[in-house]
Amino acid sequence: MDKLIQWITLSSLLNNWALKIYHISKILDENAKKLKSDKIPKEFRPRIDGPSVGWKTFFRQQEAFSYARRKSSDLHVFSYESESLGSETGQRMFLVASYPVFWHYYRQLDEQKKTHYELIPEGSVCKLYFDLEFPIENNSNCDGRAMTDIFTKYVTSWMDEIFKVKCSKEHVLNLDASTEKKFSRHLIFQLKRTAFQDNIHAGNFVQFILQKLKEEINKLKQNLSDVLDFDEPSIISQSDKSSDEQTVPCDNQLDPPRHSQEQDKNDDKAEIMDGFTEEELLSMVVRNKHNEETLFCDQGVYTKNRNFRLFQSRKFGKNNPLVISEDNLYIPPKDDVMSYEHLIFNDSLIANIEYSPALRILQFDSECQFSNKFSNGNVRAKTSGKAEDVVEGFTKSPYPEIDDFISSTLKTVSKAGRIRHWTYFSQGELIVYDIVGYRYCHNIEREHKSNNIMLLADLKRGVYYQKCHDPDCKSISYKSPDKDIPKEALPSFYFDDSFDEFDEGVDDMDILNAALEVEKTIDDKINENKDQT
DNA sequence: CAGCGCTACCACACCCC
DNA sequence: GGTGTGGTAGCG
Repeated sequence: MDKLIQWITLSSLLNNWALKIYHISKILDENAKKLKSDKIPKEFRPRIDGPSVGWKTFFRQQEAFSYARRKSSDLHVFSYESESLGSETGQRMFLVASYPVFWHYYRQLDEQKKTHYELIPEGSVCKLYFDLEFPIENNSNCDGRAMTDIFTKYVTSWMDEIFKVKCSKEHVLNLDASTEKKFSRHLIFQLKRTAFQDNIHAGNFVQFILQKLKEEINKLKQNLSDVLDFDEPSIISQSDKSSDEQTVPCDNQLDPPRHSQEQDKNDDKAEIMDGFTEEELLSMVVRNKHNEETLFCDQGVYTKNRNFRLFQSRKFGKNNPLVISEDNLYIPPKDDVMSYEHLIFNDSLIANIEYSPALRILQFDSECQFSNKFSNGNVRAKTSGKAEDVVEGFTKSPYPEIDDFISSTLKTVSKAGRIRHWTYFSQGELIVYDIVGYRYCHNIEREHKSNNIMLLADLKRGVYYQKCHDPDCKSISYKSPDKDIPKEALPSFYFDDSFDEFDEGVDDMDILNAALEVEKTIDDKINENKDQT
């Protein structure tokens, strides 16, 4: 028996091998065509247990993602700016490859051709990262390097405070893309077995700690001198309007009303701020290119599917490649096969998280209408783990046939939606699908403009129906009429039916409550994005 | 044939004083 | 003038 298994394994490996050889010759052909007279890149030598060798380009991001999803889980989407005839700016293209294959070809490109970006996928776990920048012209007295150190210390203080994650400058890969005109750095935190749930959560954390910093700085400025012009727009001013009742009001001249929770938070803040001198805190304020005061940490890099420039890449037509900063202290663990540059490249990838059963997933929900349900105001620091009978994920659910059927209902002539996330309640045999790219709502009989819909598959009754995240539909708990799920997609089609009676005792309210819980969770996520408006 | 996901800003409608 | 909405230029 063992031998048989060995034989099967071996023969499938050989099959794989043959396929890969075929792919390589195709890739070489394509590359030869593409490069014309240019040098032919060295081929990527696959190993039997090696990564996917594919390398495929697309005009559209969605096509790249669906190719990557379809083919293999070790494929990732990158983007780059390629020269296009008579255009100042490069044509944006998307490219799918595994990390090793990407690096193998990327490293061989001419310096000027490295204009590549990592796509930080929506919903994927990721590292904590920062984009720090200011125009030198308007900030001649600023010492960017010292500011970066202070900022790093500020972030690590909050990481300890909120998540009890201890880290320091030695854990931060520090990349530099500065020019004479502009100070520009990327910080990428290298935390062992720790990642943020996705870059939206990371962004919420950043938004929170920067808000605290702005409040402190505004307070300092007032104490320092009331002589300074009051008309100066306060750097606090961009806080969101939707959470006025929850957060400190924008008006920094008034003490906010304090509940006990708020008091706690302010105490946390005080302890953190005590670790810094006034000069240090104020040093993180710069003037932007319009000469307005702002923090030197860019808050705009935490959006869905964000493009983040790669190690050694430059902006199209510019001469500012991202290199290791002179004062970087992060050293990757030694490796016998990979070069130092390869190790840095791997560590510089925001979404390159090594999977581990002990991976700690950090979450930070933005302040919104549901913030009260968290014990510590809005802060939730927890490790992954859900109730036993709830399973969720981003790729295939335990019922791929249902997934496929649901997906098939999301197509119109002009567009095709997809499942972004599913949550399965084993007890209720209910799957909640979170849909993107298709927003048709039965209640209003057209698509919603900005709110996504969800589809719920009730496996016990063999039907599915639609609900949505729109506040109006939600307020009436709108639920579309049931529609049948085809028998061949249902699990009972594969097993013997007639064990339905078993679960007769399950309370429908439980299922309903569970589903509502999921809707809430999803809404939190949606509100995180909305709140920033 | 060919980027994406925002936000700040504007114009406009409607309402209320 | 205050407030909500819908469209869009332009930024990262």
